[in-house]
Amino acid sequence: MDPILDGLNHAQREAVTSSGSILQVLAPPGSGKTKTLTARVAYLLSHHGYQPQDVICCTFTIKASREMRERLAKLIGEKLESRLILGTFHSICRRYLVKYGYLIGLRKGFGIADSDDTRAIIRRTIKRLKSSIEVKAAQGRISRHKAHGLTPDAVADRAKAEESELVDIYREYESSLAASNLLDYDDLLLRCGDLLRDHPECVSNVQAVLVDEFQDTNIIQYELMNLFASKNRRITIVGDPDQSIYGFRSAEIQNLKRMQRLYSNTTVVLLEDNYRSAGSILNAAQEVIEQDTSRPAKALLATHTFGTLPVLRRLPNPNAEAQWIVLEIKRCVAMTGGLLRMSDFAVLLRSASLSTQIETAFGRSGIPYKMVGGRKFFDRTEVKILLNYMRVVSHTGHSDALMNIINVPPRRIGDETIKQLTNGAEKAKIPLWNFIKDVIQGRRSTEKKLQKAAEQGLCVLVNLIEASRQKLQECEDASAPRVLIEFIAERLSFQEYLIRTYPLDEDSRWANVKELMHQATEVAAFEEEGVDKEMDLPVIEGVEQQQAHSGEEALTRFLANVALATEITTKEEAKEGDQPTEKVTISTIHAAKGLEWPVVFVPAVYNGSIPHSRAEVVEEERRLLYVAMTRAQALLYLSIPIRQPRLGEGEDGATTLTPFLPPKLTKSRFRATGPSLHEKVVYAIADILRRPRPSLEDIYKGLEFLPSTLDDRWTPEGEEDRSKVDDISTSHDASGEPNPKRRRSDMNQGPKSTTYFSSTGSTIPTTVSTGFTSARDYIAANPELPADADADAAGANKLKPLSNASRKDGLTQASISNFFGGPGSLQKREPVLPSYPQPPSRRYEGPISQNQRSGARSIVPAPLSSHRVQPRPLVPTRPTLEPTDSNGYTWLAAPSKPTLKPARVSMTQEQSGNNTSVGGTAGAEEVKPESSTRGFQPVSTFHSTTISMIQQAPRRTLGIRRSMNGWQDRMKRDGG
DNA sequence: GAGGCATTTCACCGG
DNA sequence: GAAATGCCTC
Repeated sequence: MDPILDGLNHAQREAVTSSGSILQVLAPPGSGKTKTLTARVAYLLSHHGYQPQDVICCTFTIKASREMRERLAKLIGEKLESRLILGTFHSICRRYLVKYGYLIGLRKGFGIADSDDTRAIIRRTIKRLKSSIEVKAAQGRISRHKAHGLTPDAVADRAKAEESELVDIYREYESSLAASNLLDYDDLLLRCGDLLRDHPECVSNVQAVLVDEFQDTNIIQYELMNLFASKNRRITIVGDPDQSIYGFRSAEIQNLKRMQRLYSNTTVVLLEDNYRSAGSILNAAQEVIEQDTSRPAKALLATHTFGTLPVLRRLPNPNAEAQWIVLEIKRCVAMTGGLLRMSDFAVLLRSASLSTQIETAFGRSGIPYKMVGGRKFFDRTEVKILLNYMRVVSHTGHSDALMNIINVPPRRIGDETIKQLTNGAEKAKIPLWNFIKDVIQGRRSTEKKLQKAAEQGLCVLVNLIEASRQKLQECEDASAPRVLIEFIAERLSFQEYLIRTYPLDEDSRWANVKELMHQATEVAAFEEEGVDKEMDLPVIEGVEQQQAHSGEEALTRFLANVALATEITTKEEAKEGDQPTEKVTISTIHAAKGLEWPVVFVPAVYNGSIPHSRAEVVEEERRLLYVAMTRAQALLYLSIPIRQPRLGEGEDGATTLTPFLPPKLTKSRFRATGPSLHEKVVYAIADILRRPRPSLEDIYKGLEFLPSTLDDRWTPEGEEDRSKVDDISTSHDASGEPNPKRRRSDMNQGPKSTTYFSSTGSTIPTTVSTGFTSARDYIAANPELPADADADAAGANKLKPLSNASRKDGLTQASISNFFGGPGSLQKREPVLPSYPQPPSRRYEGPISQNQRSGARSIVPAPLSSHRVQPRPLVPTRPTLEPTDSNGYTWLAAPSKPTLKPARVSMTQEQSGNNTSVGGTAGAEEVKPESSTRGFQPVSTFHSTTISMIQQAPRRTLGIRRSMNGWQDRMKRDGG
């Protein structure tokens, strides 16, 4: 059979092979949309005989186009693939404008104004016009007008007086762009539309047009699609109106209908099978989206098993929410026996700003993560500086870029000087750059004489730029971008500048610069490979293309790609030493579109966050939630802090659940706490992910680090027993967070055990560092590692064994196995594991879990609070290995006995938490576990050590939080 | 004293 | 990270 159709289901094949010339493929999440579109491209080439250069394929992001290229290279070979006209609308338009822009009077060498430039220009005009409109608002409105093809005059005609202010700004903005020969994002599309309308011959070769993510196109893009296809009218679009989340960028869902109206011969194919998510997740997501009654009903059929119900978790506050995510990730990793790794988790946020608490919690507990959709690589200051230099070199008319670097690094050119220069340039009606040059070369002068120092600084700048331009002229190939970056960085002594300016993270900043160079190099390599200039447009007879100096062209192309980059090119990977990136992803929901993860967390599902308080269209917010939920393959967690100090609605910051999750839905489709991860659940996860089921042995191995096998640190209602400590919530931030959990007051009140990372400890790094990461990974991969300092740092939740006197430091591997009876005992234990029927009571056993939160905060009983104790290893008390239970469970850890004296125990904790110096003796440890089972919950079973149990006992009796906090604070201050 | 530099403060959808 | 304020140099 045709290899192109391999692995496609019936509906997908129908779409791929459809003979309809106008085809709409409606593809819900996880239905194989990209696969289908890719196959369609391949099919058109091979079965219809189209030449690749006659096929235009538009994607929404650069990443999507890259992925598509990769897939196509496999299907049809790189040779054909490289000749396709494939890219984002913006990049395709840019290509056409570079080649044919002269036909509509576009000046050669135009630059692209990115949104920072745009904002800067608008800010300036607003200031000049003394308008009261907010910069961002003006930017958005202007862009919206442009996206609808409305010129300032058109807006003026139809708008009332109150718009006149905006119209003025809009006008000025447009002339500023024109003066600098810049096009903003909207212009790229608009001008290309103008071009193709006036000169359709430019696309007369086009046989077929394909558009991905069609629901995100705006009117102009829709028109462009039609213009591209004007000759032969063969269009395939793929999209899903339910995933339209770019209305704020003027995306128009109605384009689907509009297209059907325009082309009466439109064929519509529905893909309904979902290959991504568990049935339970789809059901929940489906119910969310179906609340929108205006939307045409569409099926979403699960191909996977039902799986376990998604979770809707209530937590006391955002901090606890972040800690809970940490705990759940650890629990999932531990209880699935290697099935899930860090890279299988994603935290999807409505707003990037919600990430801070989560990042802090991750950092503190050693969970490696990468941020996506936050600050983009190209937006980092140090990168931006170099890019702006290059933009000036490439296009001296780029006054905004010039303004950004005119005094960076500082060269004594201050506000006053800049004012003189910009005013002068404006009066002379010449670009800022030319004016500056004239001034320092004595051909012109400013109204007020410039300071000597400033003048000298300008000289230096002009010389640098001129030298760079010279360099560029000499460089006639694709290496130009890299050559320039190196040249400029060198001449600026950029590294020294970074060291001076950012002493704290100079190395990571310099690493970003290296990464930028690396990317420039890659672009060069990429372009040289396809000697044929894959990016070039096909030559059309009778229409002349403009040619440019190839070094310049390489540079402008590089800069354009940067400007148009919508996604984050992952950074930091450049650093060596980074291990295979096993990281949790933190992303905005918007940036997560099209992606999937085995486990997805969606925090902050409260009113005001989703729907966002400033959202204009509620339906879009609902779709956003739908998109987030449908990213999950096997496990989906939604959560809400019941209080959110600043943003909550109530006076005490109480939040209300998003209206998209009405009670009826949450009751039937969600559970209130994380699922118990017994083997059936684990196997279902494995099956959904199409991964091998882990062995019980593997599952078992992970448990040893686990504080609790259940999501039970907070009550399902999201409460923590705060009665005794009211400052808990505020105490965690900087220090460690862990507030001691005092959850059920009857139980664990004591210190947690802790230890591990350190917030305070001097020996352990406090900040997130690769050390953490690596240790953590190591542990994750090697649960049996000795618990040494690294392990602690990594946040493993293991208790340190209290020591017998001989062992000072933690368990060794041997000791762990001994502890559990050695490897040989494994078999015996197996049955024990995740056992199901859940043990009757599951209380949070606390101590260990505390660790995660913070080691630092150990609680010391008041009497001891004045002195610090050195950490001692806990001596593992002997656990009972034999199954003690009638149901066949073996408790790995003995339940704690009340025997212990609280004071001692807590001392232990403290020690471990603080790493301070005195040696204590481990005395308490003598407790005997055997008696353990009674009275304790099975949960504890999974605790790795008996110790935890021991500690438990004390907790109950401790009620001194306040003093402890005081102590902690002091610790923080002194030692931090 | 003007202008430049350093420090502090506030706020922040989304691409 | 940008605006606002205060300190230092020419």
